[in-house]
Amino acid sequence: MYQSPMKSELVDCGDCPIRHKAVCSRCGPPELAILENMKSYKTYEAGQTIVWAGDQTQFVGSVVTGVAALTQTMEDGRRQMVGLLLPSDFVGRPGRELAPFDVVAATEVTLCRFRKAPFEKLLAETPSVASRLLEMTLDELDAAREWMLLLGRKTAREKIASLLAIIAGRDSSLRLASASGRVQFELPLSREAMADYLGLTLETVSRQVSALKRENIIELQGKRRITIPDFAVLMNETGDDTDGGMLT
Amino acid sequence: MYQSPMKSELVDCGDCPIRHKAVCSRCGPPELAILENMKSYKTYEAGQTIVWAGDQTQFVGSVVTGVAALTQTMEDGRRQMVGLLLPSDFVGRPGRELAPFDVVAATEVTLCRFRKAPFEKLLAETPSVASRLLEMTLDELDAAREWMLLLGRKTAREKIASLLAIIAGRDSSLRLASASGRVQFELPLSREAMADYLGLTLETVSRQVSALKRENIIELQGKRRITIPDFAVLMNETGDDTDGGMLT
DNA sequence: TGGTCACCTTGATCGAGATCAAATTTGGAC
DNA sequence: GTCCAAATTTGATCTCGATCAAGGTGACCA
Repeated sequence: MYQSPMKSELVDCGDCPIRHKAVCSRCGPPELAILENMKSYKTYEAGQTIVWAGDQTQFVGSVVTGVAALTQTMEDGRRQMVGLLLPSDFVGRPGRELAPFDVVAATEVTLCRFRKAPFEKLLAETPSVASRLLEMTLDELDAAREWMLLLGRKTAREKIASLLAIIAGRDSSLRLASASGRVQFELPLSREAMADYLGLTLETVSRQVSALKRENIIELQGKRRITIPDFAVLMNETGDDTDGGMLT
Repeated sequence: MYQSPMKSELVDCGDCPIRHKAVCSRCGPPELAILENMKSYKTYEAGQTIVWAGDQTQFVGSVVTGVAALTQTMEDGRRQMVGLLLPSDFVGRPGRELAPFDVVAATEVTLCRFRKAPFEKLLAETPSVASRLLEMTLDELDAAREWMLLLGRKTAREKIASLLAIIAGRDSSLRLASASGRVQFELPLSREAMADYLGLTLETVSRQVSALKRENIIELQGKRRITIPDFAVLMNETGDDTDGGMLT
């Protein structure tokens, strides 16, 4: 499963709570100081829609805390999550008039926001910001394409294992025993949200989670807290290459 | 289904056969003239792998003629196409060491290529190129996310109809009766390639194509030449919003 | 301390698409 | 033309995940 190489490059901005990958006005080049004045924080409650697909885009920004989801819905109600936004992920579309997808808060979410127009001006004038944002977008594209393999070709069990492996790998609260060994984390998604992400029904998600539990590949404390006794064993269930991908 | 807004912005470069969206050295800003010296064309035959996943990336470039596919393969042979590259599409990853996916020629393909290092240098120094490439990448990302909805939630029939609608819409040979009315084009993909793109088996693809033919939604001349008597009727089968997406 | 509501689990059955197995078509090669 | 291998179509059957339908669980509150 795809692991963003960006993760190790995150910069903590001290009293700026957000670790912007591209737009931090404290740790970036001096041009970015102008962003400091137009920065604003906003918190959304779980379940709230932050942006509606088709809306005029008002702002760009980053997730500070919480988890948000990019989703699409068909007229008859079928829904597909097309992206998961974790802290430090970028939200918005410089250069686009209309938002292409819904952005929904999966948990309580705090965003650090910038008005779009001045941000775009900065982008046009500052190559370092543009190339940083390009790099981030390429990462997102790679992640989306990994997800296409999951949606198109993996079994329900492989989908669940892959999702758990990704969340475990990205959750900042554990950064410890990452490669293998015992890992514990809080699921930020309901069974229904997991189903929407994986292209399954919530019943199938529940059944497969139960099956992994029964086989001691995962342990549950309550519904949402998950312990993985051996990360390598979980990885075996994802269908992904277990080696680094290089066939030497 | 997602329609790239770039299409209308394509620039024809006269005796330069490629309509680079971002990197044309004839129609771009003067800095790009340096690219002219390192441009090289190469043709690949149908079925040939242009880039192997995991390879060192040697070049970036654009598709001049033909159709190429980005694909991923699991150890047990399950395959998923994650992108379709048509003429004028960009190939490669500035800023990446290793190619993330295989690039395979679906038909005979001609690429216009640039060595990666000088291209990256140009990218860092030329904001207009970086922002153009960012815009293109955002389009690809939107297209990938549309495709995630297709893979996760659409029926086999909707998948086939969507693919035909996209190819019809992107194929440069028809740019005529686009919105509705009669449309005709050559399928650049085998049934197996279609299956790999749609997350289906080739038998299911064949059956659904036959069904659409039986219901006079499409007509076949041979296996690959397709006529759509009424594009709007085909769109009805895709599951997508038939209106422009704006609910006024 | 019991009620309620949202979320989750489990069971029974169904069906779309996969799989296995032949035909049939076709586009070249000669 | 005629032959052949590859691509495609079609048929029969099976299976995984969807669907329909109850129950269980726990957090919150009166």
